[in-house]
Amino acid sequence: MDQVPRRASLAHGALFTNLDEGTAEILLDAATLRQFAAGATLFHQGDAPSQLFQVSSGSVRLTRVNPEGEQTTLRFMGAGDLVGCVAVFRRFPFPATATATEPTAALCWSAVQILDLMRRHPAISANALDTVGDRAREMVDRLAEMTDKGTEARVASVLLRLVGQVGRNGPKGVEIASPATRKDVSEMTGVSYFTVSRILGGWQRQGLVRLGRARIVVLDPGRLAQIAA
Amino acid sequence: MDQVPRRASLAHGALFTNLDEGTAEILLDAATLRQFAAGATLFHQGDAPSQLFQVSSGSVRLTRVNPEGEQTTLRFMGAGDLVGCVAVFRRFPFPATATATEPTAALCWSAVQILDLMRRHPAISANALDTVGDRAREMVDRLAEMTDKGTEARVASVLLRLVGQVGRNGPKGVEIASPATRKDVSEMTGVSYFTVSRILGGWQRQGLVRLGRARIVVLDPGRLAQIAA
DNA sequence: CGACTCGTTGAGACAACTCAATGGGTGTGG
DNA sequence: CCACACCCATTGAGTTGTCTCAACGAGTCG
Repeated sequence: MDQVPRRASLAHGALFTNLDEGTAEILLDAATLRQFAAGATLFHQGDAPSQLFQVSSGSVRLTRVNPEGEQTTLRFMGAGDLVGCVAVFRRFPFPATATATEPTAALCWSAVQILDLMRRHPAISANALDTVGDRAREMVDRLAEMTDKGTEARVASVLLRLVGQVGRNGPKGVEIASPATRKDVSEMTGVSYFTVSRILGGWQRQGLVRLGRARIVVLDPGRLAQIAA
Repeated sequence: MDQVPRRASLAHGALFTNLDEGTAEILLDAATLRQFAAGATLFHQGDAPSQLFQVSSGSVRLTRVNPEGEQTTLRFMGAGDLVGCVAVFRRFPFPATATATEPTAALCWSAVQILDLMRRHPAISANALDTVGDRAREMVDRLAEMTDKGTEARVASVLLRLVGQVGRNGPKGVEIASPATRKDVSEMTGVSYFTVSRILGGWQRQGLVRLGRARIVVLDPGRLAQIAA
């Protein structure tokens, strides 16, 4: 409802966990709150990592272009997530492009600024390490999934992960908030577009999900988890 | 040649990069050098992360058991690599089991010790962050590979990665030092055992690799890189 | 009312998987 | 030192799940 959110409501998310008030204050003062329209890009794959973002509201899609020029969706990020953290902390070019999928607000630090703050405040460093560690772990899990699960199980896993990352509770189930097309799911699972469509169609007939245009509502997470296993 | 390597030769690898001498000294003093026989395990999947390892010599295989009980190889680690870093820094159970594939020596810190050192020495923290960041990045790359490359390309990529991680220069090519079986390659690529055997057989006929029992020598990395692309 | 994007469905092809049988190394124990 | 068991690898034949290609349907936007 507030167009300009109150300060206090911003001092949450990955970088702020377990900070004492003073440090949180300093961190927040250094940040700029930027607004992005749906479709606006936060940064491009290959860019030098000049800024770090933490999503306050809305959601962001991370995509990557392979050498053959095909685009693939890596993941979505929602409120509290750090976008571009690995690249900024490691001073590597961004390995992906970040795009807002809906009107999105993000706290924003310049790379030099955040690196400096980290040097001065070990607690911030610790949060950074935790976040990057989480990301590494998620990727290991996803990698393992790719090799030892079948297509249906992978689609189920991705749906559940999306629910966790950008899910929004609705009357009868959890809706995936970001406009997630079949193509996105296809790219995140390594399953072809058409097969995803068929699998989701089947699940809708069984009442596990409800489908719409660029819209997926998960009705029965339990059953999905079973399929994912 | 030295059975007991000299101190100086140990103060290298992931955690020691860019440390001033004093800090390196402290870090090294806190470490224990442990020897592992081929087949010995450094830690088990699911264990509490009580120790951090940095490989000094030899090599280590990281494997993971999925819910169905099948074992899959995640990756190999060679000299200078930090084993178990994500788990230790994040205080998560180890997500994989680490086994020495040949006689291996590793520097070894207790979790509380290394976390304490990191708190006291930001430079060590920074190295930790860099290492975890690298790992995250590698995983993202591998994930992308899985979704947008075909089987041959994936096998080629994994071979090249193995060369980089545990390769050893020989007279006519680079040998993959760890006993890497077809099964290992199969699990790292998500390609069936038999298909891997056929692909490698084909490459041997073309002179790209030379094969032996649990042994792969890469003769023509350039051509492999081409196939991987 | 087009033009566009997103989604569904069907039919056919083919690459990779499964299953089964065989062949060599390696190491161990009598 | 031989014989046996075990592990790793190869190869063939048959099957199938997934991809490809093509056509159509439906919602959305200007």
